[in-house]
Amino acid sequence: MTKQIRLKRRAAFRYVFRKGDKSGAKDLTLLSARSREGLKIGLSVSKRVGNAVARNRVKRLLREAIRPLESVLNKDYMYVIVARPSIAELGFAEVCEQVKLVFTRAGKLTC
RNA sequence: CGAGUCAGCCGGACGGUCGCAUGAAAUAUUGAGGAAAGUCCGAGCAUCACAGGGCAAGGGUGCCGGCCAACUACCGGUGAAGGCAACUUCAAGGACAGUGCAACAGAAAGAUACCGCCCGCAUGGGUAAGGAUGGAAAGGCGAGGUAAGAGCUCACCCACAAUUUGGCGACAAUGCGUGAUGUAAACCCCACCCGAUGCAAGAUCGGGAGCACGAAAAGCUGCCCGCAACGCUCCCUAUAUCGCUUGAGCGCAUCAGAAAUGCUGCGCCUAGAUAGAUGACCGUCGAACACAGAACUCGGCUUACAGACUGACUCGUCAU
RNA sequence: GCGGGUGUAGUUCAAUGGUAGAAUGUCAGCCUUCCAAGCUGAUUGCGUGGGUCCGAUUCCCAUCACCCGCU
Repeated sequence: MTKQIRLKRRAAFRYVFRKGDKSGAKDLTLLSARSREGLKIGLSVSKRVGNAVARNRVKRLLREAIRPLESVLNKDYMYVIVARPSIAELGFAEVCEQVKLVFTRAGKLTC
């Protein structure tokens, strides 16, 4: 996940939360909305997930899980992945599985 | 062998592939902690136009000496409390400067007399031994003494304490003498210290508004004094650049010191992100699984913590 | 990151260092053919750990949880 494709602005997050389409899995939710600037991905991990160490770990696992999917995602959308508290107990393989599942359900994989 | 006290130290290591930050770039370099945490203290730094003084209010500290940039921290000592001991803990000045409080109980809570005892016996006077309450009751206990009693006198003890001696000092020893409680983490008194706000400070760049030639406004807790210039003040967007990492820095050694700490020499450069960087997979080691993630930077304090290691000391039991 | 505040009954709030109280809730009884209302009684406690004090919800220190502001 390079800097160019990260979603940064608070306003952009607000837009996605308000307008985006939701699709869920057991431990995370995907929101997607049309983007004018190409592919953008943001992560949202609230304090309910755990302390700073746990939250950082969740964000790293999500980034690592998204990395191989970047080339096959639909480039016209902005995405926000919201983590639920239960995700903190999962390992890397399970996170990967859920991320793939949630993008498939949303129909945003191009191949 | 058992039970315990104190101190120190570590906080996975090595290798491979992919990925992230730094960087002009590279097959290169570096890349979270002992607590980065809590934000409880102390500083640097910055702004409040500049440099100050006095009074008030508010807050903090409070045995002594040392150490430090500074501190309420740290080191050593004194005293008190706890423990058989090693050792641990302590906001530890002042209660004849003043004011207050001491519920209930009890006659009475620093002021006296309910029951009682004695003289007298209508009134009155002298007492505080005994009684009951309470956390605390007029220093304790015994003897002498007396009308009954009383430190009234005496022996022993308790508290305060003149003087002398020792110590830089807190204080310790001595003990002429004295005998009206506790509470200052109640108000307070005394001594010393403290301007406010925090890097979201603030600077540069960009945009806008107001006042204006000698006055007003404003100028960072209140009051008084004092001080100045011509441009000043305010707002907004935004985080683009700076602040942003070489620092009261770290490691080793010598020396001084009882220690905290300091001097000198040599070596080292050791995160700097800005939606916020350390991860994934695999192999080896017996196992690595704790608490936990830098956000301007340091010195402390407090709290959390799997497991591993080292040293010193105390008590008990057994054997020699 | 910086600053500020609050913790008391199941709930909402009081209380000068001296037995923690009110409303409401819950339970039991009375009343009623039954329910509601009413009446009587009971029930449930100071976030946690230390210290000062004869005695602490109150004073002091530490800690935990929650809330608010700046962005």
